[in-house]
Amino acid sequence: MMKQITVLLAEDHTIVREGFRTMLQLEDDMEVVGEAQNGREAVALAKKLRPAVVLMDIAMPLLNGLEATRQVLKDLPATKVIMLSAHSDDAYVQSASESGAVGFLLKQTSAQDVCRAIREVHQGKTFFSPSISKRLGRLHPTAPNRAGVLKKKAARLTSREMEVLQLIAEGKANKETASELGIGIKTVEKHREHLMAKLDIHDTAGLTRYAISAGIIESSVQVTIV
Amino acid sequence: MMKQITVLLAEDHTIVREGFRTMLQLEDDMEVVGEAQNGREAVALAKKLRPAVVLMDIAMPLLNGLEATRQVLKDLPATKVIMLSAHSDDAYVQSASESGAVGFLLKQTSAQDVCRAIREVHQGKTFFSPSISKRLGRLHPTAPNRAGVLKKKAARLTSREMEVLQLIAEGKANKETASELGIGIKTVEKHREHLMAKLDIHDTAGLTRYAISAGIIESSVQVTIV
DNA sequence: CGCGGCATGGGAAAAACACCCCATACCGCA
DNA sequence: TGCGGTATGGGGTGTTTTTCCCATGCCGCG
Repeated sequence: MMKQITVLLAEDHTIVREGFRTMLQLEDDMEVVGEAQNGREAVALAKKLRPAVVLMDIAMPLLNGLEATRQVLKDLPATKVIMLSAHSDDAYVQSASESGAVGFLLKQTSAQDVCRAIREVHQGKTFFSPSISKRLGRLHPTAPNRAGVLKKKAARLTSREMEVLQLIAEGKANKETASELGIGIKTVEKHREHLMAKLDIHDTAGLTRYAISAGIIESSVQVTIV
Repeated sequence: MMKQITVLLAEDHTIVREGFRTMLQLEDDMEVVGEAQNGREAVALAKKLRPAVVLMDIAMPLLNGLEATRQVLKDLPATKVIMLSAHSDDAYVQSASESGAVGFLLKQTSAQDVCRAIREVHQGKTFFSPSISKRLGRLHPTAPNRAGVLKKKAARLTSREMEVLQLIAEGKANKETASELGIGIKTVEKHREHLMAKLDIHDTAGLTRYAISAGIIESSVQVTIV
């Protein structure tokens, strides 16, 4: 019998996640061992299940895919994380790479590519969506591009602050954030204070706009509403 | 043999679309007869294939799902369109309904609900994601009406409320907003109350995200997010 | 003409937040 | 080995927000 590649799915849209699972079940060399609906659950399940590969959506509630990847790899550095995104922004690819992801797939790619990506990263290779790896070449020469600029400000934030920022921008009250993270309210308030001081933004609306423009969360899909 | 419900998939993310197809293929009373990667293709394929049901993503390149729905129904008014969206803003639901869609599914819903929705609308009923119909109230769960079904909690804001919303999203405190508009603080608070009630959003961060996604303000340097 | 929606206000209480003070503990790095 | 950064907490005080109650005046529409 062929050795199974254990896979953890981390994707907040249930329909999409179920589609993934259904498709991957058709492959006989891989097995979906768990599913997470948000970043925090992804980290918890990864530590518990120790999958070989994690398919990680970049935009998830509670904890985004980048931060979740960092936290997973901190404990389980052998885990292969493939980042999923609807967008191919250089900034995203760059950030994904820096967070330790060894693959980056656009949602425009096919199921076949997903399976290929899983097998490749499982063998220690990297895998990027064709359209991305094409651009990646001219990215690497230490280009201080927009990604670098965005990162510079964002990089000042500790990962904990990043988490709190995301939850604030998602509309969570400090009390909710505290119970979500399993810490005290006063600590959340402290992180909030630091965020405001570091970013020099002193209102919730501003923090939310910052989180959106920094790509930590998405506002909504932009549609022409008639 | 059971009569097949012909389905057209309109969704730009290939992975997601393939997931849908794989899942729907497991159901023996429905058949995917076509797939579109963007709004224009959706309109063209609908006219050519005349499916009973169209699963239409609201956010697609070239032509968004709302406009595509209008164009399809203009030629083929018997077609049942189910709108798919990652977000449940009242404005989206409203717009979807006005465009003629008879179903609205969040991507957070399960595959089971997708199949249910397809069967329901095929029988002339309407189908909304549980969380949405919960908000809209229990007016006519099976209303066949096609035009302006959901007049009720229309998230229609008065111009004054729009002004206040903008200032909130810009980070103004109520006191600032009041002096800005030359009115009392209590009045600003009142508008804020109305906004929260109408939009069913109960935190500043949420109002800010709504303002951004509705195009009322911009999030400084908006990167991508198409 | 009345009725409903809109805009304008007041009052009050509870909750949340902002901004200060403080402390302990861990960890990496010079 | 100590210093700085990070994460975690507690206290206190004042401001702000949220959510109720209430009222008045205007305007359009049936």
